[in-house]
Amino acid sequence: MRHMDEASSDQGGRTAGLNPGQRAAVEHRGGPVLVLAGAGTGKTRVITHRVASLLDEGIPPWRILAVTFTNRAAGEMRERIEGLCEADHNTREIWVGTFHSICARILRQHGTPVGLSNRFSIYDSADQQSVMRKVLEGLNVSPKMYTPRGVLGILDKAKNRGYGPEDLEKLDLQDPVLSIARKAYEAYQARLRAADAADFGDLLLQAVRLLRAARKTSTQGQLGDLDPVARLLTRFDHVVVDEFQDTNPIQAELVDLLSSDAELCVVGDDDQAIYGWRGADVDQILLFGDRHRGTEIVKLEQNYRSTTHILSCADAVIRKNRGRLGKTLWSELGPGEPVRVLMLRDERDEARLVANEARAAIDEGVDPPSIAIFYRTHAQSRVIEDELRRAGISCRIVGGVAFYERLEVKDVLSYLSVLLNPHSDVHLARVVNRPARKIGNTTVTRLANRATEEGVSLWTAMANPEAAGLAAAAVRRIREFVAMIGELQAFVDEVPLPDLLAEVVERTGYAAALAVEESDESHARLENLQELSGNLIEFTEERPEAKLSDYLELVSLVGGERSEGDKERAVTMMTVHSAKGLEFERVYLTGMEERVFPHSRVLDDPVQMEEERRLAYVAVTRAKRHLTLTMCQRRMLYGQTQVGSPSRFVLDLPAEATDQVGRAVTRSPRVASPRQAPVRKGPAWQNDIVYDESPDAPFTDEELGDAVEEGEGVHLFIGMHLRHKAWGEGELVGWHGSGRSLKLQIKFPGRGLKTVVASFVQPV
DNA sequence: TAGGGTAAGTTTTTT
DNA sequence: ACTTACCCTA
Repeated sequence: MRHMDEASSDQGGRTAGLNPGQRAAVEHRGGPVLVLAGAGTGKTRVITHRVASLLDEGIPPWRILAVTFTNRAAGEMRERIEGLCEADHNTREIWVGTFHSICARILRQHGTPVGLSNRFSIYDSADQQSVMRKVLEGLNVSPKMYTPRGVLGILDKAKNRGYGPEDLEKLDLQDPVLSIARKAYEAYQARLRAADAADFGDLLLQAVRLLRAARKTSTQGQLGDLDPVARLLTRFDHVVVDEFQDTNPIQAELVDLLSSDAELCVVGDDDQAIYGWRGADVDQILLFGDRHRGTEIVKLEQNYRSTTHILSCADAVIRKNRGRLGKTLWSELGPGEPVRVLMLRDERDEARLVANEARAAIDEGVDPPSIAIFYRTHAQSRVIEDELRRAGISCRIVGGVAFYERLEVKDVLSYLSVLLNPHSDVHLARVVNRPARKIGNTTVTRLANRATEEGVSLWTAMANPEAAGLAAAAVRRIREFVAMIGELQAFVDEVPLPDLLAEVVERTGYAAALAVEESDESHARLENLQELSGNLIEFTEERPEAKLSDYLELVSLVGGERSEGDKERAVTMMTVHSAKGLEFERVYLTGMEERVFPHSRVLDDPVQMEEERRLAYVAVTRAKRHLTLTMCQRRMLYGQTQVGSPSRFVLDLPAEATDQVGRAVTRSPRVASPRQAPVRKGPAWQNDIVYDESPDAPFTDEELGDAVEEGEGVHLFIGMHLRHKAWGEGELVGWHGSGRSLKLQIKFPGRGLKTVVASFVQPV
């Protein structure tokens, strides 16, 4: 394929090897195009070829904008464009990015009118919550009725539609909530402004505000050409938007503004709309033609990715939705092997099955990165990760409890944020007493109150600690802290980033505090900081010119990805949402049970259920040749074992395209629990399924042997007697965790069952 | 003030 | 199950 592309580019054409629909989408000029592209029909190919051919026609690269939803997709698009025509054009000047990264870029340069400096901080949802918590405390409302999460949900909804506090009544809210939400919205924004910070919603909303204002003045003929923001309105000749079905109203407005003077090409698939909960509206795609006169619509239905068995499964799932535009995918790749459906005993066995199969495939020479494991929610990933490790397989986990979310990593990154923008209260408050330097709650609260009174940031208040009425000792400590930050700030943009990190870890005493602790946990934390350092070195090598602000932006917008083992030889684990837009030779779709996928929260909402079905469709259509669906008879969920029944999506699959196998899997060694939960029989799934229902006999001695753990030189075993300072002597009935976080369940006569940290008891 | 223990809430999905 | 939030004590 690549060869063909190169050959055609020599001839100046970009359409050789494209089918007629793809060619139409690539070549259409003179008006808006809407490309309805089914899964695997060559969407990215169309976009990249279109961009390449625009460049060939002499459009300057900086007059082209390509927008995607995820950074992963943006990276891939840039790479493929470069692959097509790096030799001929300066592809680096093309604007390629996610909605959020493009807005961040605009705001860094032009954000002053909306109160953002070029070094503003981006707040993630934890940051948002801590700001909102303070706002709600200030408003004196019932913390039960108005949780930070809940109110932020309202704000998010508003921002997704482009509403400020004054527009809040356009959401249908009843009055006590409406007026409180409005007050909270205003106070929240005031705090963000004082902190020189923007949350995800603000990135879009504030950028759109700037552009709205610029358009107003430029249509009034004032200063139009002088205003750099107004120039953005007419900067682009061509705008391309990927995954248009997942656009929310504010994003659509942004697209309209930036394409005021441009030809617009949007690509999407209504069957893959999976972000309704984020304010995306499938109708955007249906309305596109109305909003943009003379829209040419191109449908792409030939799938180049999957075998027909996989496609017929996908079709069987999506066919049950109503209100589709309606496409039927076809493929010339032949039937391939049937889609496998496996019923396992529990999530442990499910994970083990996947790990074992992956192991076998890799041993046969399959390239690990061509294998992917999907799940509906992150919570399902842990067991699979464990089993992969046990099988000696490296894995890459996209998203989830990200690396950057870890306590020590967040601390150090907060230090870095503070160096760049000390007014960011959330970050400053996080690190002021970390490691412990005797600046406690009382001190910080006094300073924070002072700051709120004055309407300034915490940092500003720290410049004058006496004014907050602090004791002499506290004043001195604050002064020392401020001075230390000042010293560190001098390094910013003066020394290489990895060195800056090293200075921070040293001078703040962070490393020393961890080193002194000498526990398993502190060692792990130090290791994580090492990993962060490695991460930063890698980043610096890739982008030598990058500054601290670039790194922090990457961290906050790209989010985490955790790797275990060799990155190059790793299988990928991710949620189905993250899998959108990707494809893999071999896919395992796990947890195909009712209440898991579809998720329990959507069971009684037909609209959300349709979205869930689209999500299943997305999952199935990621696979090129091998697709395996797994489900469990029972699963530990929310701390309790639940009996699972097969997902309705599994039951929809056509028998002729699937191979449904019941499968017995040996019991994995596990820690004995005092009482086995009574196991009910899994529901007979389909009549022709036979699975080995090994009776849940009590654990044998051998199995119990596995359940004995070393703890600090002591052999723990069920039934042993232990002494606790306060509770006296008791009998060990179980435990969980290990090392420092080893918790023991002990039955104390007359006191009942207690869970205690292992270091608090002694063997008798 | 810090550290530990207990109670309570929490989980859908992402930028 | 697991994490965070608050309360209590040293």
